[in-house]
Amino acid sequence: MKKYNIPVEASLEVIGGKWKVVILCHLIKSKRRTSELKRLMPGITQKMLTQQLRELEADGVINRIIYNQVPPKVEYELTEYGWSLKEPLDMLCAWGEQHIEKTYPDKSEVLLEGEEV
Amino acid sequence: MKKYNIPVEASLEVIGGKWKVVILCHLIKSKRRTSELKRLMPGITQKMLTQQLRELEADGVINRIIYNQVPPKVEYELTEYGWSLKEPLDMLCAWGEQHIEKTYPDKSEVLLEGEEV
DNA sequence: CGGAATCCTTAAAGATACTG
DNA sequence: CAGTATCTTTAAGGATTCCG
Repeated sequence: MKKYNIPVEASLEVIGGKWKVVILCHLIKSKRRTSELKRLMPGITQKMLTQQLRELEADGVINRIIYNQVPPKVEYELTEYGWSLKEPLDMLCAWGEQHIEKTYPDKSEVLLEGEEV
Repeated sequence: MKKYNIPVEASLEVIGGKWKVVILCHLIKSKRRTSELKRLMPGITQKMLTQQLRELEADGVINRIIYNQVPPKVEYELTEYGWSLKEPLDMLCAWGEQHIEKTYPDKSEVLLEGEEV
C-alpha cells in the first residue's frame, strides 16, 4: 500500500532527483543524445546522468532511442506522458529567470548558459 | 560570479531541498506553526524541518513569526515573494494528483493524506 | 513548544578504469 | 559514444539529548 501525505509527493518521486528537472527542461526544448546532455550539464558525471535517465525512463516520462550503429548513438526524448510535465516545468523555469533577475539586478554578477567572460 | 547553465537551476536552489516543495505547498494552504508542519509531514525530523525552514527563510520565500510567550509559539507563512511560487507549485501538485490516479487506477492501492485503513 | 547541539549512520555523489 | 562496474569520499539525514 503506497502512502502519500500530500499529492505533490508523487510529483517529487518522479522529478525530485538532483538533475531530473534540468534534464527534462532540456528535453522540452529538443530531443538530445547523451553527449549533448553531458555538454549541457557540465556539472554532471556520466554515472549520475545515466542513473537519472534510467529512473526517468522507468517512470515513463522519457524514451530512450537506440540507433544500432558504430559508434553507438542514443537519443532521449519526452514520452507523451512526459509532455504533461511541460506546463509545471515551464512555470518553474520562468520563475527561475525572474529569480535570477531579482537576485542579481546587476547582470555583471551572473553568468548564464552560453555566455562567456 | 554566479553561474547558471540553465535558469531553472536558480529555482532548484530555492525549492530543491528534499522537503521544501512539501513545506511550501502546505503554507500555500495556510499559515502553520512548527508542530503543525511536523504533524503534516510525519517523515520529517525536527532537525530537517528547522533546517529547511531556515533556508527557505534565508531565500526570502517564507516568514518566521515569533510570539513572545510561554510555551513558545512560532508560525511560518509565505512572504509576498514566496507567493510568486504559488502557480508553479499548484501545477506541480495537480500533476501529482493526476500521476497518482494514473499509477494507481485501483484506489485501494494508495492511501492519501487524512485517509485511514 | 521550538530549537540548538551532538554524535553517528548511510546513501548520494565523485573518481577511475574498463567494455562493446 | 554510451554505458557498466568498483571503490572512495562526502554530505545528507537520523537519533538523541539538553535548553529557554
